[in-house]
Amino acid sequence: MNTSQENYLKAIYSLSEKSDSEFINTSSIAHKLNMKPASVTEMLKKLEVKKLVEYKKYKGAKLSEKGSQAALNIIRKHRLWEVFLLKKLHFKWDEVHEIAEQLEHIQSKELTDRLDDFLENPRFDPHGDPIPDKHGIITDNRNTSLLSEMGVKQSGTMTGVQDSSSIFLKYLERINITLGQKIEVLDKMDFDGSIILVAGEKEVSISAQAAQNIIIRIN
Amino acid sequence: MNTSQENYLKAIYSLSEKSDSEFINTSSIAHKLNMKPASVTEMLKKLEVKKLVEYKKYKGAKLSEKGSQAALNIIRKHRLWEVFLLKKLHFKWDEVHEIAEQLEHIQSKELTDRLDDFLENPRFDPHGDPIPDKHGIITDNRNTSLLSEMGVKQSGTMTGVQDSSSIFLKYLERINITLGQKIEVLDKMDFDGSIILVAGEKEVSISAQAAQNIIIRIN
DNA sequence: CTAAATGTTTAGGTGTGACTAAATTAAAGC
DNA sequence: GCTTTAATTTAGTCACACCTAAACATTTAG
Ligand SMILES: [Mn+2]
Ligand SMILES: [Mn+2]
Ligand SMILES: [Mn+2]
Ligand SMILES: [Mn+2]
Repeated sequence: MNTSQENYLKAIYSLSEKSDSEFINTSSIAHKLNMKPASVTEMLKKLEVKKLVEYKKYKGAKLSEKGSQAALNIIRKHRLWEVFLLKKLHFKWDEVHEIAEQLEHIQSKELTDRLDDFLENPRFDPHGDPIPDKHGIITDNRNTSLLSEMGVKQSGTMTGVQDSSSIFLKYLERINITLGQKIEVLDKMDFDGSIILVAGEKEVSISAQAAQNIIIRIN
Repeated sequence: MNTSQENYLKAIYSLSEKSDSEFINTSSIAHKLNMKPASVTEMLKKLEVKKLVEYKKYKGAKLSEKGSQAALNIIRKHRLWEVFLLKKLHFKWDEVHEIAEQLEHIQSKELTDRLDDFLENPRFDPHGDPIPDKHGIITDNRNTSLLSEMGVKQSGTMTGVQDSSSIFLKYLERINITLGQKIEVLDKMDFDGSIILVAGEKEVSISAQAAQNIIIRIN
């Protein structure tokens, strides 16, 4: 398997997490990977031959067990490298994702497992996402919710984001909403769905769109 | 530039170090990269267009200044990652080269420079090769020689190898000739060019072929 | 229930980096 | 110097991962 195919598996995995339907359609994969649907169709057939996905014409694809394991392995590497970049090389949390996109494709099981030990087996990456163990198992038993789903007067701790883009992470940092920040929802505006909350001491207003990308562990 | 082209530049650089002629011929590059001469010719033309090499028909190629800098940058990354794998992840010295072949192609100047600092700016890799600094400058002012070039009664310290293959490194370890080992040449056999030396306490005999791949810092 | 709109696949094409076989050039031997 | 041998380049293919445009299937709306 090569970088391109690995990126497809990862894309399908991540779309499956959010989607409620079994099969992921061609155009959503294409959109995620900045490619054209026609290219995706071709690749899905190749991945089917390799028994990494099940592909149904006009319905899309779903990962096989083998495909899931492969995807989890890439995600594991991605997140471990992100921890390395942040903790050991002191990159900022909005800088690590891009470099990890490259490092996740390095092929060496031994390297991954030793890196895991070197980092003292971290359970979450710098954006709050859980890191699969060497068997591809994710143990994430935290009671989390999207900020957009929280009710007034509910409080919790910021533990993750749905969007790891640098532009979003920089915005969060600017308004003082970083990993580990305690927050409490003060008000939800019917007008535009924006949310007013306290982050630390300060009161901030957040758009509905932003709130859909912030993960909170409920107290 | 991609992995393939980077490997060409690295190959040409390393062949230039040993060769006395300016231009490196097609077949030696092909041999080094396990490819056919015809493929090399094609690639040399592409690298010429990118001003990374100067290519003369039937003579071969030589790196331009731009090409040299690119090659040195890849070598820098390769050797830094090797140090990382050995010192931080505790790989053995014969295991690091293969993984570094992959890691050397990660594109991020920031990453390379931070890795350099994290490792406390090492000057040599696990096989004794010098590591170029961030400007591509190699400062290797050690008085070294190939073991095969040494005379009887000369002594020194093992500081490097010419051949980083796992099979050769394992052999060296078996006969107790590792980095930092003090040695003294006892005898050179006219019969087959083999060399008899003391490594630590023990007396060992080494073939001419092996001796050509062992670098010694002269006392 | 049918027609239009939307999503998906197929067909055909491109750039890249490899290959083999044939043609060409350079080097070596006499 | 000429001829044989060896190295190199050229010509023609192939696999891969992408693309566009056209054909086709499914979904949605009237
Ligand atoms: Mn990431
Ligand atoms: Mn990737
Ligand atoms: Mn190496
Ligand atoms: Mn390489």
